Amino acid sequence: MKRPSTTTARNANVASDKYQRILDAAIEVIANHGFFHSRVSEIAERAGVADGTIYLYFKNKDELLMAAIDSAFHRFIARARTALKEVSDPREKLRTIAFLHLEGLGSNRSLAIVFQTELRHSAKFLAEFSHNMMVEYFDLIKSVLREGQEARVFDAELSVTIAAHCFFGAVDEIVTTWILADREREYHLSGLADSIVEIVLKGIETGNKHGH
Amino acid sequence: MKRPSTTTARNANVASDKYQRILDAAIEVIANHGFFHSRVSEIAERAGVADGTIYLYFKNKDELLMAAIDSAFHRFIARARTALKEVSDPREKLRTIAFLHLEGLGSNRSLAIVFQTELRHSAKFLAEFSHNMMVEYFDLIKSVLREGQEARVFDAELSVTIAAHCFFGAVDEIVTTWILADREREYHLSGLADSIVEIVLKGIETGNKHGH
DNA sequence: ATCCCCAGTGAATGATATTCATTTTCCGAT
DNA sequence: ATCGGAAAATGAATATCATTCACTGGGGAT
Repeated sequence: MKRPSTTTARNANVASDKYQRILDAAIEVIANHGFFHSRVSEIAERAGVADGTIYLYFKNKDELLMAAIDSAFHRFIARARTALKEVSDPREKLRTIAFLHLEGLGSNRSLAIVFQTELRHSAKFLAEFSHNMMVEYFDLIKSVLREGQEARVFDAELSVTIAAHCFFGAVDEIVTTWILADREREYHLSGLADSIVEIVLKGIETGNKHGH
Repeated sequence: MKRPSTTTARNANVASDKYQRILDAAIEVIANHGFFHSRVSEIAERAGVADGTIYLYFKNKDELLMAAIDSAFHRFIARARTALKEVSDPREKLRTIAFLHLEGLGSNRSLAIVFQTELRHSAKFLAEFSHNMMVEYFDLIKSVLREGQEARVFDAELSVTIAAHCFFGAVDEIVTTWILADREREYHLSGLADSIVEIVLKGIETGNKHGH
C-alpha cells in the first residue's frame, strides 16, 4: 500500500476547497440515489475532480459518507451550544434545540435525506457515528433535562436517559415524515417544534402524576 | 428478457420453503454486514441455493431486502391487531403496542438491526416501504389515540398525527439505542415499554395544561 | 535551468450483482 | 413404468462499479 491510510486518508489540506466540494457533491448524489446506487464516479464528476482524487481524501465510499455526515453534524452541535447560552429556562432550551434540529434539516432537504436514511446505514456504521456524535447530542439534551430537574420544573424521578430518547425520537420521527411527505404540500419543518415540545414537556414536567 | 418480471419475480409458490429460507438468510447476512457489504452469493449460500435462484424469487438485491422487511412487518401488525382486541382502555392499548414493538424486535437482534438500519436505506426505498407498511402502523396508533380522545382520557385538542409521531419516535429511538448498546450489558428491551409510555401518556392525557 | 515533490489523473484491476444457456426436477398423460 | 414437456434451479459468463496505481504536470527550492 502506498499510503499508510489513517482514518481519513489525508489530514493536511483538509481545509482545501476540493475537500468540501467532494463532501457537498456526496450529499447531493447520495440523497438522490441512496448510498448503494450512488456511483463514486458521479460524485467525482459533480465535484469536478477525477475518480481517483476522491481516494486521496477518503479511504472508501463508506468513509466519504461518514465524513459528510460528521461535518454537517459538527456545525449543528456548535450552533446549538452557542444558541443555548442565550437561554436560561430549561423548557425554553428544549424548544431551542428542537427548533434548531428541525430548522437545520428543514432548510436543506438533501442533508435531511442523508441524515434520516443513509446515516442508519449499517449497524457498524451507525455505531461508529453514534459513538462520536450522537453521544454528544444526547449529552446536550440530558444536561438540559438535569438542569430542569434541579430547577424543579421537570419531574425529578424521571430517567433522564429515557426522557432524552423520547425527546430525540419525537423530533427525529417528525423529520423522517417530512422527507417522505409530498414535496408539493411544502410545510415548514421548524414550525412543528412547538407542538412536539409541548407534548414532551407536559410528559416530563413536575405536576400531578397521570392517572393509571 | 425471459421472464416478464412482475414486482416479485415469482408470485406463485411464494409459500415455498425456499422463499422463506432466502428471506431468513437475507436478514441474517444483512444484519451482519449491512446491505452494501452483503454479497448476494453469501445469502444464497446460507439459504442453500444457487446465486441465480435468488433472482427467480426477487427482482434484485433491493427487493430482496424489501421483501424480508415486509414479511416480518406483516407478522408484527397482525399480532398487534389481535392483541388489541383483548384490551379496551386506550392507555392500556398504547402500552400493548409499545410492548409488542419492543418485544418483537428485542427477541430477534438481527431483525432489529435490519429494521433500525437497513430499512432507512434510501429515500426511495423508505418511501415505498413507508407507504405500504408504516402507514398501516401509524393508522393503528392514531385510531387508538382518537379512541382515547373520544373517551376523554386523551387531550381532545391534540394533533393525533403529532402525538402518534411522538409515540412512535420514542419507541423507535429506544430500539436503536438498544442495538447499539454493549451486547454484554443485555437488558430486556420490552422492559422499557412502561417507562416510555408513561412519559408519552402524561404528555397527551387530559388534565391541567402544563405551565408555559 | 534543473530537480524534487506531490496533488491529481484516469485507465486498469478486482469484486460482485445480474443474466441466461443449460441441466435437473416434477408431474400428468399414456 | 415411461415419456414429454414445463417449471425450477444452476452456475459460468457478463456487466457494472469501487478501488488501485503508474503516470503527468506544475510550482517551489537549489
